[in-house]
Amino acid sequence: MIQLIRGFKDILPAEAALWQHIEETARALFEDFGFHEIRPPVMERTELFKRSIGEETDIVEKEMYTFADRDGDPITLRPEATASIVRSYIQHKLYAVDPVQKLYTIGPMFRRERPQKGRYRQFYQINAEVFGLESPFIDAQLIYILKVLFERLAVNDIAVHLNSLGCPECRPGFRENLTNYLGQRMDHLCENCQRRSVRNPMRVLDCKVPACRESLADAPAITDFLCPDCLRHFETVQETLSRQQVAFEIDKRLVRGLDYYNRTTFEILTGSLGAQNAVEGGGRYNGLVEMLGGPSQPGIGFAIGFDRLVEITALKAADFHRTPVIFMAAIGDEAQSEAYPWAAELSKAGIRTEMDLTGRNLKSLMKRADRLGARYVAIVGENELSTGKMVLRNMATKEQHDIGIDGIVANIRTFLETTTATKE
RNA sequence: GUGGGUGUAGCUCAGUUGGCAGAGCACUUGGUUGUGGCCCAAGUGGUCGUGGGUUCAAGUCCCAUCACUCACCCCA
Repeated sequence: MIQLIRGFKDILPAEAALWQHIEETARALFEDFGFHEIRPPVMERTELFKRSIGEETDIVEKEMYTFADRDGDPITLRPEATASIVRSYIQHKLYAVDPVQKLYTIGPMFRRERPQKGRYRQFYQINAEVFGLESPFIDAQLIYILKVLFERLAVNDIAVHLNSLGCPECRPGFRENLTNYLGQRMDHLCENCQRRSVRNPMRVLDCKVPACRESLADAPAITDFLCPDCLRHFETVQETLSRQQVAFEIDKRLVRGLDYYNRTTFEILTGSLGAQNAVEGGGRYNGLVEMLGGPSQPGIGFAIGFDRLVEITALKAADFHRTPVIFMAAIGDEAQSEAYPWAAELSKAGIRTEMDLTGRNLKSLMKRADRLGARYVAIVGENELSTGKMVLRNMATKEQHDIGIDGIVANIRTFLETTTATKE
């Protein structure tokens, strides 16, 4: 038996129906807000991720699936989607047609981390990216979309965390202040934070070690250092969210793991996923398009962890399992032969039909129809073939009706329409 | 990369001081002519994760290894 690769998994039919529903819900919502789908490839030149995500990040340093292509070019399975979408925006000059692009994509990402609850090496994300808009309203709108999506998917126990990371104007001042502050308390920090204090001081803020959190309780907040433009932007985002009744909390410890973020940053946290409590993360990345060789256009986006979403939705996979409307129970070789095309025609006509082709007795067929949850069983045997009428049994009420075999699709459709009409 | 926990039938799990591999569910068949669910009966199904070792004898004890899982790190 060949095992599947560690951290990878199959999404089996029982669960796939729920995945489809979530995907369809997200697509419909995005389209209603004027977003359009883009589907970048899952592999890119390694250079793209090094430049966008940052060479010094854990993702690039030790988590990417990178290997040499046959011709020796280093290529990488995408660890996230934003870089590819930005590349596509630049490469196809989408900005020339319209600098404002509202895009979404749904698909697999790859990171070679140690698997645990809510974290896999191939995992799925729902991504949304907006280019060309500086307005704080679009920041608020992305969060509003998330709120609506999570409502529609019956996701409870979540909290929207919001912060601003400032911009190249105001962040250096904060960084300096924070570095000084950390320098004074180096002895109270955990080993990791001591290392981070030098390399990436902002990450110290979201350390989970209780002792660190305690000794950093009065750490400087970036929001006290924002330049007038960043402050006004941040305040407008908050005001807009409040006007739209979106609950959120300012989280001055909220920072991003990827280098390209600035200004608005947000995360949706859940209480039901153990340590992997982030079900969504996003924010603004105004310098990224230019950094990757494109025009100076702002950007903002988010990524939802699909696998985590599936785990926390109150929706049940079983409710999305589709059951047959008609189960074709044909008894004997002759009836099987006659009924097979009928079943196919019914399916083609959009009436969900299942037929047992193993040639068993009626009792077994009935049992199987019951297990599949069929609404009606169409019984065809010698009697029916000779009279030209099949028996249609309602599995819930046990009522049986004769249906003419001649013009069967139309007959069944008429029958279904009249019976459901009388019920309503 | 580092720790802890768990590996026995398709699923959930028992398995005593080491002594014939088990249950429930599921599946197949039957309970008299062509009618499902409930009930009853029988049956199919196992390299006890894998490889060594100890022993007359190992699911059980020892060593190694792999997988799963939770957590650290990091992140969605």
